[in-house]
Amino acid sequence: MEGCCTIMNSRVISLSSIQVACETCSLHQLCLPLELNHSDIEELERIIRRRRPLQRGENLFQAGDPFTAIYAVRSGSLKTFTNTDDGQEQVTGFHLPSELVGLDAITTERHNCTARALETTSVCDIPFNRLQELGARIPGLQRQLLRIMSREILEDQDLMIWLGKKSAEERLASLLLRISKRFTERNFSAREFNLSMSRTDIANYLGLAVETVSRLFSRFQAEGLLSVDRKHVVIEDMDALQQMAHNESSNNSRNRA
Amino acid sequence: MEGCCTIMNSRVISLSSIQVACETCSLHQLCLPLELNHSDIEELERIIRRRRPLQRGENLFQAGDPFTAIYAVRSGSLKTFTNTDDGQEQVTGFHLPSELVGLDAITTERHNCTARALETTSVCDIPFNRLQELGARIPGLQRQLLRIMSREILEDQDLMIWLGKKSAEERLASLLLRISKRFTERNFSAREFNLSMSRTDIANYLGLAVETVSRLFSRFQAEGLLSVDRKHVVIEDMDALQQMAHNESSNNSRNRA
DNA sequence: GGTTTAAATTGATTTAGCTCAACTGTTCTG
DNA sequence: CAGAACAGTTGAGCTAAATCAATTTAAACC
Repeated sequence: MEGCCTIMNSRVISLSSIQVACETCSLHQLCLPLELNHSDIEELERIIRRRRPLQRGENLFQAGDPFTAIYAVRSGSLKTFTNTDDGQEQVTGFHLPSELVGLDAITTERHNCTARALETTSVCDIPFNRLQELGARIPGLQRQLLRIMSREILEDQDLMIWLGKKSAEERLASLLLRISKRFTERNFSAREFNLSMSRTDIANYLGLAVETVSRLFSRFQAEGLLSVDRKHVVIEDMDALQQMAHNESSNNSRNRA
Repeated sequence: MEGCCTIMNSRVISLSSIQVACETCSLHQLCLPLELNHSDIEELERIIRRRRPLQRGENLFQAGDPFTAIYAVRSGSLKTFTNTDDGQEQVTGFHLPSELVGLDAITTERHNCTARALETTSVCDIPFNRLQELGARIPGLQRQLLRIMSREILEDQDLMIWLGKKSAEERLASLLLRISKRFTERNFSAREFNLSMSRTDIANYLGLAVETVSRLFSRFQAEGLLSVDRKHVVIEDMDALQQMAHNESSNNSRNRA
């Protein structure tokens, strides 16, 4: 994972090699779908700031911090969470390599959640004002940013449906599949991965009790869907897991009509 | 409500009068926070298309339709919903005057949900490609669009917390307060309003059974929080309703820690 | 390397809210 | 205007998942 991001490391490379490199770059979401020419990519590269990796438990930003940049995860992972009125932590998302963090702060110009590293995690800073300047000159870039945000809205709405309506087993199965899918997009194994987040975080995120999540992991393993060893998960029966997620008997999920 | 949108009706007006008019215009979300000069506002005005009002039950767009425009509700209201795998309707939002609809379609260039009028409803079409052109020339406009989308992400995430974690009574109390707040922003009564959506839609949206919603309305009325007569709702005890929404004993909501 | 602390698991019990069912009021339709 | 179809309400019982409690396992720290 380290040094994966070619556009940040070398200056003079051919466009085709950039695009291959970008496949594994944390910014491919932003730049790959564009037809950026060499100098555009150089410009984009120039505004990006690197920083030393975050240690587990370290915050990338905290709720209330002024918004200055959006962040692309290069390696490792983060959770974002807000604090509810009564001081409880509320996990709003997990962020894996290549994903952008901090988009929700554009409106308020302050971060509304805290982003904390779940393991040693390396991110790129993309200063927002400079990205805006660049966006004014590269028309496709601004549009791409809108597109990414639109996708985020869409995904959040999907998730809302899950959280509002689905049973505990559907929620966990669905989360595992979504994580698997996100790893796949990064060319990692779809079947086997490490969950960097704790059971408590998972439970919190899914709106379940820790005990329920723990029991589900045990049950999924007993039923041969998974092999679980602490954080390490192997999906043994992808089809069955998928069936569990899109539970046919989700007639039995809350409310018909 | 009809003809409220001065920027769409008259051409030659002073900036100050525009800003007053925009207070009650369905597009104020988009243009008010900007320092648009006269000609900018005229340009924005020029791209907006009006259409005949939608009748109750009529669709503004359907899931799968190509994305061409975003829409601003001028009067009336809409619900948006998707169809889940098993054909169930899933309400993803209610849209009141001044709110924008269709932002989630930018990514896919197709609408991902259906928008249906809950009553006679009038909207403005804002063709997206023309808005983009305009955005390229008016820097603040593009940024404002990003800001609106960012806010939508934020609100959806807030909602996720509610749906994932909150009890039935907290959900309904919260919905009523949010609707009240949205009416207030439009200078309507915060205490008294008509719910244009059915109990079934509310239940669906909140991830509850219709029976539960109905029982809650009865209970809230019995407890003196509300006066309910079919669709007509009067909030009798705003404080108590607020307390119910941010339930102090939401320690008892799913999962501690 | 042993002790402390936190995370995860498992079991027993309770409960919020769903389901099923019966009934009432309302709004469409011929 | 009647009757059908639908939307809403209310009651009784059931079930999925929360809570409480106890134990096991793993990580953190001196």
